[in-house]
Amino acid sequence: MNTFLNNKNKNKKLQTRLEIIDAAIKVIAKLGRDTASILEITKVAKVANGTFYYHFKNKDKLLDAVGEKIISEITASYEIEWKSAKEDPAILFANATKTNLINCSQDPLWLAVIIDSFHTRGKVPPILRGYNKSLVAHIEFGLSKKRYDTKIDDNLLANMQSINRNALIMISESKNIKKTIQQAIEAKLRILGINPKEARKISISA
Amino acid sequence: MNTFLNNKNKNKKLQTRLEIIDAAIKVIAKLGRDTASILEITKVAKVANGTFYYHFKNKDKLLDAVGEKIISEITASYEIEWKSAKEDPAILFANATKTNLINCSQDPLWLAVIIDSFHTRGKVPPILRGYNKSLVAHIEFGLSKKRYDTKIDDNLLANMQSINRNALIMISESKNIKKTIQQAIEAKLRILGINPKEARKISISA
DNA sequence: TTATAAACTGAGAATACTCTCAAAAACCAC
DNA sequence: GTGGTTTTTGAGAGTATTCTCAGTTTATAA
Repeated sequence: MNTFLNNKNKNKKLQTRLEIIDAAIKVIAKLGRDTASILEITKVAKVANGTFYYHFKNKDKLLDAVGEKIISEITASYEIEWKSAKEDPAILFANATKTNLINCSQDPLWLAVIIDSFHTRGKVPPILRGYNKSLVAHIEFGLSKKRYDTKIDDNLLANMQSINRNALIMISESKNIKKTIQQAIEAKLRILGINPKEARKISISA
Repeated sequence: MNTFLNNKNKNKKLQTRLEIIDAAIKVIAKLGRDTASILEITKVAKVANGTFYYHFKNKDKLLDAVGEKIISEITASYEIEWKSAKEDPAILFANATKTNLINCSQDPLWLAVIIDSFHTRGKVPPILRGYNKSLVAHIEFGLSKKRYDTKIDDNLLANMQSINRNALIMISESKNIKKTIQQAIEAKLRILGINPKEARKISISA
């Protein structure tokens, strides 16, 4: 009998897979995506080198899995607040930014991996894709209410992302988290075209 | 007789050194700092692998040399405009930003190396150090004239740098250079606390 | 022309990494 | 337990990279 779909088997396989992903997160947090080696990851995961290749075709596939794991944890709560569309878009965006940064900061390992994911040559890393989508939605909403003075383009999105990244780096260096988040919100709102004083007010009360 | 200080010899040595640095710039532009290998660099420079180690202790020293070469080319003209201290700091800063971005864009190879230099784990790469110093001077000048509404800290500097980096990436992808520079200036001024409309005006006329 | 020091060469030692594969172990239905 | 399937193992093939070093070439002072 083919036991391919057998539950216990499936769980065992899944278990090992998850152990490898967790080990990868640890190693990537320490060394970065590029320097992290399969050898080191399997050592941390306490499985044989060959086991890795039973679960993942190659390093790239592993990185995708790591990205998906982290993003699923982080974006979950990001969507919830998105319902109440009558509020001021700027305040909504400020809150979303705050929630997002706090979520990213929950686990120092995630934090390191997320920061690392910002360094890439060329293609957008999987971790950032979902974030970009919500970002565009937020800004479009604000534009539709004439609240911002800007246009959506790659440059704007890149700048928004960079502000996030810089805030995460500050947080990971255990600078004052609250103040860092406030500064990130203020910078984003200012770029969007909220006037400086108001941007500060909103960022402080977020 | 010791000919160590002999000029012709010195020139020959220097020549080879420069050839290696130029080759390194080509290879780094293509592959990035981490992936660029000594082997590939010496192949491009058309010297033996051992020659590299006659000139540089290791890869790190080469990277320093590359950074210094590029930064010296780029910051040279950056300082000149810095004399006329009676002007509006915002306009001065806008012009400096423009000059800087244009300088960085002169050679697509430099551009690639500079962009690459922004990705680092930990320490500030040599290429960016000089830039940071001028940046702080500009902002302090504006603050002293009550022109900006912000405080200087790591976060602010990082955000300024990121805006530059993002602009350089856009330029390297041969997006509209003029518009990209304008957007970078506008974003910087807005973050500094210039109100949105005025920031746009200054950025357009820069 | 010749002696000497500087500059260069490229083979190869040392290391590290990715990925394959045949064999072993673990698991499970019966 | 038995037999068949899934999962794990780790040795090792293949490749790449950094750096060393003994020997060769080149440049030049005398």
